[in-house]
Amino acid sequence: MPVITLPDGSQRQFDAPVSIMDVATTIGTGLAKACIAGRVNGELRDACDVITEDATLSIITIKDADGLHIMRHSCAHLLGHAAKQLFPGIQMAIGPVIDNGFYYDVDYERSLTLEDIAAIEKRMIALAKTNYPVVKKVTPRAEVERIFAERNEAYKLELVRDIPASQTEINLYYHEEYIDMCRGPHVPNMSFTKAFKLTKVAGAYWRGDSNKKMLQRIYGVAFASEKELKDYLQMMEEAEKRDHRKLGRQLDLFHFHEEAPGAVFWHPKGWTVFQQLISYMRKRQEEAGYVEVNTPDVMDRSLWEVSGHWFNYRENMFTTTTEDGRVFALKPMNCPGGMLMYAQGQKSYRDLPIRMAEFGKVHRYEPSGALHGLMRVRHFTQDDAHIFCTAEQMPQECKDVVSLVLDIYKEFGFENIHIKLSTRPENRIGSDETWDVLEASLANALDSMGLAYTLFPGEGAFYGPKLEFVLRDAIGRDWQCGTLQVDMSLPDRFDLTYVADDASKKRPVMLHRALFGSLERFCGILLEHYAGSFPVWLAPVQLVVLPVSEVFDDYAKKVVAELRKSGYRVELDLRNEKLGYKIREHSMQRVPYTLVVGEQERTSETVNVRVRGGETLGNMSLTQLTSHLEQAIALKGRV
RNA sequence: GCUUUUUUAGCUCAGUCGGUAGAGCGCAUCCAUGGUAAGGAUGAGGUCGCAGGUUCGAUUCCUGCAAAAAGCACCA
Repeated sequence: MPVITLPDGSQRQFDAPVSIMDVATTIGTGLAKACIAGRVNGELRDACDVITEDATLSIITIKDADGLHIMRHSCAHLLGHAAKQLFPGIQMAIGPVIDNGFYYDVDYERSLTLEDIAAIEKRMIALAKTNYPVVKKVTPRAEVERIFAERNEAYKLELVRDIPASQTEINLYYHEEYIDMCRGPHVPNMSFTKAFKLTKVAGAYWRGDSNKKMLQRIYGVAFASEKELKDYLQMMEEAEKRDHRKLGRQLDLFHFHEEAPGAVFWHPKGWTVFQQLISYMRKRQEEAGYVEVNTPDVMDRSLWEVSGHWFNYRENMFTTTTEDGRVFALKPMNCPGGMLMYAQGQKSYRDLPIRMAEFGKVHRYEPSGALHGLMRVRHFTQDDAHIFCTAEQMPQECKDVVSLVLDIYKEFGFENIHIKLSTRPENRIGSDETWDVLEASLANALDSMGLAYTLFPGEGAFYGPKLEFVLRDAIGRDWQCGTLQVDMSLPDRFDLTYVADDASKKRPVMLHRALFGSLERFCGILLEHYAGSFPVWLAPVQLVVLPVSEVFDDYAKKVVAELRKSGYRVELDLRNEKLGYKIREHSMQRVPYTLVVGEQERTSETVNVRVRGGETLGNMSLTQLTSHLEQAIALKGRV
């Protein structure tokens, strides 16, 4: 006689065990039709699952995030259903839900083409149209093994065998003749899986292991309604126009060359942005009590052996052997140089903390497949710093770094910054006790500031745990930008010391930190973030002066000279073109201000100011203009 | 590095079922001296990514290499 408590607090009593669908039906036929699954005492269950005892229940529909998630998961099964019909020999591996959709990893005798994918999608649509019911059968594991063996599903068999022996029964979901295994829940029928699209196919290793076979991963997106699907696809199309590689070419910022894969050729305009970022960071660091240094780019192999990089990353390092047989490496990190910098001379506890910044260019032989525009290159500039402090000072230094990086990101208009905490990896140096202390100090820094973060066990650096500040590109890919790492191993390896107040020699703790991370990557992220329209303070060209005809060239030159004298980045466009033509071109180049000068302006000693986007501010004297610019620059683009 | 795909003018792209190539934009010159997103005319510009092979003949077919794109793996 179960009593079911609904989310609104109302209760319903039943004479006998009831399924979730039964309960939905008693509430209303509309809800029954919309019912995808249920949350029973907080746990997600299939609509067909039976409730035998008193419970709380909420009915899940497509409007719930859970409902959408379940529908996407069922789309993966539908993909299996269609793929098996069209390509009977295909073997299904795993088909999970991802952001905005799902994928299924499959193994097939040949590569699937885009035509094959289109055919599978077409069959999926046809199958979904029949609204066939999905039947769940809780099946003994021996039976499950028999079924998958019979169907030649080697990957499913491997998955079954990995399920702990204590679990004697497994959920099978029958999509007509197609059978898939899943923890569930799934949609009760195919009336829910309508708004989807298969988007691409690419390789993916079985179980994410590069030593294992490469399967084919079919990606799809799915939404609650056709409209949402359409909106999403349109949004992605728009986002692709913000691709920094495309904008870099269009705005003449940088280029790449076949002879130097993964290396940036910065054009004057791109380099201007880059330099602006460095000056900005330099100023912020000075204010935060940092000093700046510079260490060598090429150093002897022995240094990298001491630091541990040689053993961990030797194959990813650029090296050079000199005439006399000495092996040098181009620095892949700044820290070993920083260690030598600290070790030079004697340090007292009175000197600590030492916050030593370096805009160092590092070189890493990244795998060819990892290269990606400015986001992942082989030669990049870090806004690196190493903070040497006492163990007591370390927690506060961590907090200071975190608040500095977040404050800086805010100035660029990044609101949702994803923070990751990566802890001890398998390959590491240092004792477990040390790792305990270091991991706790990073976690404490975040907790004490009330910041949310995601834990990534085993993803830390070999010398210490790390915080990562992750920003997202135009089409939703995440990139690590800022980072904070605490390290007690390298100071040990390099035998760093300071003289304590009792005259004993003590070991400092070291923090590695970068705020932009890679200047190259940060430029790429910013380009996509601003869709190419840099705020005035960063814009490579801040103003362009356009004389209406060549009669006014001299006045235009005078305006340019004065603005340049005031420190602005101004261009003069004297080309023999119509005004409208030039306006169009500079608009497309995202120049924040165009200044038109003609008869009226020359007479009144003004300029006619047009703002990026089309608004005209009317005639202004240069004094009025510069005070307007000063304000805009101080705002850093935030309104 | 792995899987798939791509590579033709400065850029975006067409094209040749094997007979050495086109467009638009841009660029140059000239005309027009113009007031807030494209004025007009003329012209220049390509060893069709690189190297082999097949062929009377390869930009086109095949092989290898390089780079790029998507994803996987990697990311100190």
